[in-house]
Amino acid sequence: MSKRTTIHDIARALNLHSSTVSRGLKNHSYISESTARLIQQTALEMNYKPNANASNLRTGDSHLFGVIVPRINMTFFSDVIAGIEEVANRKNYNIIICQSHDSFEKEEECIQTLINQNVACIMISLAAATTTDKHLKEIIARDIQLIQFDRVNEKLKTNKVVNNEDGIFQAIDHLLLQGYQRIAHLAGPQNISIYWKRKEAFIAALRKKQIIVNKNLIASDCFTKEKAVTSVRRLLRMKHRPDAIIASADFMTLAALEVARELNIKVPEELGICGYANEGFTELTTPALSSINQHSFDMGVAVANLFFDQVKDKDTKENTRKKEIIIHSQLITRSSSLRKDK
Amino acid sequence: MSKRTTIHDIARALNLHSSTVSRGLKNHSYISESTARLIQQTALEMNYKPNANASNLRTGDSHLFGVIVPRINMTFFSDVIAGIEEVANRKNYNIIICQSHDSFEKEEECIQTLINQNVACIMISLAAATTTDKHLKEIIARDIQLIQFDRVNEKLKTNKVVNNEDGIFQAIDHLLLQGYQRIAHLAGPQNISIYWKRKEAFIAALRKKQIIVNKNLIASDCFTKEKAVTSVRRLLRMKHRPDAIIASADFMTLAALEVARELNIKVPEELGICGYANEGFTELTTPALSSINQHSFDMGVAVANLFFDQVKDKDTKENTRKKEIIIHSQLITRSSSLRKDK
DNA sequence: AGCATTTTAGCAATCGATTGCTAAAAAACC
DNA sequence: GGTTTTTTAGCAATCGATTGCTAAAATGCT
Repeated sequence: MSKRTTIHDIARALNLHSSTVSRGLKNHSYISESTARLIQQTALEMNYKPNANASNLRTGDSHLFGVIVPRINMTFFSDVIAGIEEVANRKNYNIIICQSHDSFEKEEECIQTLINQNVACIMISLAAATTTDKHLKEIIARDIQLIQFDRVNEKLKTNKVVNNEDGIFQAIDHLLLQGYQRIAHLAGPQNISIYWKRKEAFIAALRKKQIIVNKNLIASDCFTKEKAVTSVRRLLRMKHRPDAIIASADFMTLAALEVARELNIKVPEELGICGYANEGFTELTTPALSSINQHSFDMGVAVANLFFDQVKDKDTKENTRKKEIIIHSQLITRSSSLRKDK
Repeated sequence: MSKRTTIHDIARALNLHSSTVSRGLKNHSYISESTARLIQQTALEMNYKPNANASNLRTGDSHLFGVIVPRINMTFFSDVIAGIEEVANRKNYNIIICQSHDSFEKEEECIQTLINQNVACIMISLAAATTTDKHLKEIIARDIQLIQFDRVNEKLKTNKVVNNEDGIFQAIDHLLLQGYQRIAHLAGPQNISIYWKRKEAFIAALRKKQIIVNKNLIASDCFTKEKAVTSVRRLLRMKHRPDAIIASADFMTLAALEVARELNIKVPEELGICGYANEGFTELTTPALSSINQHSFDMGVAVANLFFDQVKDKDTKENTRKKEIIIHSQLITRSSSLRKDK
């Protein structure tokens, strides 16, 4: 039906050549200002829209990013993507989003698709099931930019953007400052890198403060809220119970809050609580929950910027060194860890 | 650098013509089975990946969907998108995601971009600021499929997928059955269609039960949690206070829970609470919150399926009637509205 | 064997935008 | 006025895959 207007249509209408139109549309120096203006106005009138496919085919540049994440409907990832999109759109790039569903096979498929689409860059946060890097190496072999973020393959030399665990150190400092003395940790599944990293950071932070690490105060099996409840009950029923808890995910802090109420332990007076991720609900509970902000949106911004930096660098030097950008996490203090009497 | 393998490379390697390769790769009847096999194997060996741009340019079919939503990092939208992606990927389609940030201008830009990308279909949930439909009509004029979902322009004849307010009716039924008698409503900004629809549904549901609607029990200004807290305080301090609350968003129920605790009103014994959207945290609070599930993932699935249905229909009849699919919302009952003594 | 029919594969144009090169027109110079 | 220089615009090839048409090869038939 309504065939789209092409530069040839415009050329015909103005009795010019299509190459003139093409150049006129982008103010190329070959074309006089007057004809360029004429061309541009006619293009507008004829409702011309450039065909990205044709342009991409000719120039080899798709102005497309491929983003692969385990799941798009997880706050963290959709926030990162929102950040990427923000920067990309400003530079006239678009993003294609794929989900690996934490499966290696699906991740491979996503990569195939994105290669076919001729994306300029693949931005990926690895699936939980991914253990090899063959598929990632293929991206590099095809001369497509590769940026890993959050869940990265440490060994592979690529551009990376990762979180650090600063927030845990800040949380320990903060809790000690608030007068808490026995700090417990609710850890997540230890086969997922971010969770063991958080646990390691927790231990390191205590050591840094010369506090002896009590393994009994570390609960490593808080996969679900129910498990978290059980763990917290165990902790809070100890003869010498902890007076503060740092959780490795926000949902665990809800468990802590609940058990505290059940055992009639006052938060934050008798128990300080800090979570991780700064999910929306943390400021909606009573008391509001302290939590570690991962700056996920900023991570997305950093990922996209990294691409544009590298592209710029490429003009000057062919083999640019790969960068690793660290997004600092940060404790957001709310009532759950702020003692009234302090 | 590493130029990608094309069908011409394969043709050269096998001393065949590129057209033969092209046909061989898709088992076209012109090509004998044996050469087809040979071609396919060589393609594999040479690590051939079809160039989607070239293919799209020639065939005019991009196998791309454009999805426009106000914000990707809102649970509802990222869930819908996840649903779309699920179906799309199965059919070998990819999606490009754009955010309108609830701005009309940004929404127009998104549409321009997607038109340029030659997407097969634009799936859109309108920005709050959008009041005209000129930009939508342009999509149609360009013969691009248009599917509206959730926040739709009712007047425009397009394919649509929307939620209904069944859940509100169910909630009223459920609350009455549980013995609650004075039901209040926390309404959201009335300029956003989904909120006034929910309020209308609330009123309609009461009328259906022949209950006189008391305007004092409808709080229409719960934009933020703070506003919600204020409204709930007013409601619960009334001499003849409501014994149940249906909120039009889940964050409002947190406000209700909080005020109830503050005023020492027991939930669910003295106050029943139902929210809307079935956000993740609703099952994490104590008591767990009843909420209306919008089946957002299913909505995405329906949106994508609608495209494929229409495409199929198109083969048979040119002017297919536009469909409007309704996704039924459904109350999920949890402790906050289940009276122990019942 | 000789002719008709079916299979199989190649040719060349096409999709729309881009770009190196060339040619024509205009401006500048002596 | 004539020649050189600069502006301006057109020609044609190109990116890679697809496809209608044609030609050659293989097969079937009498």
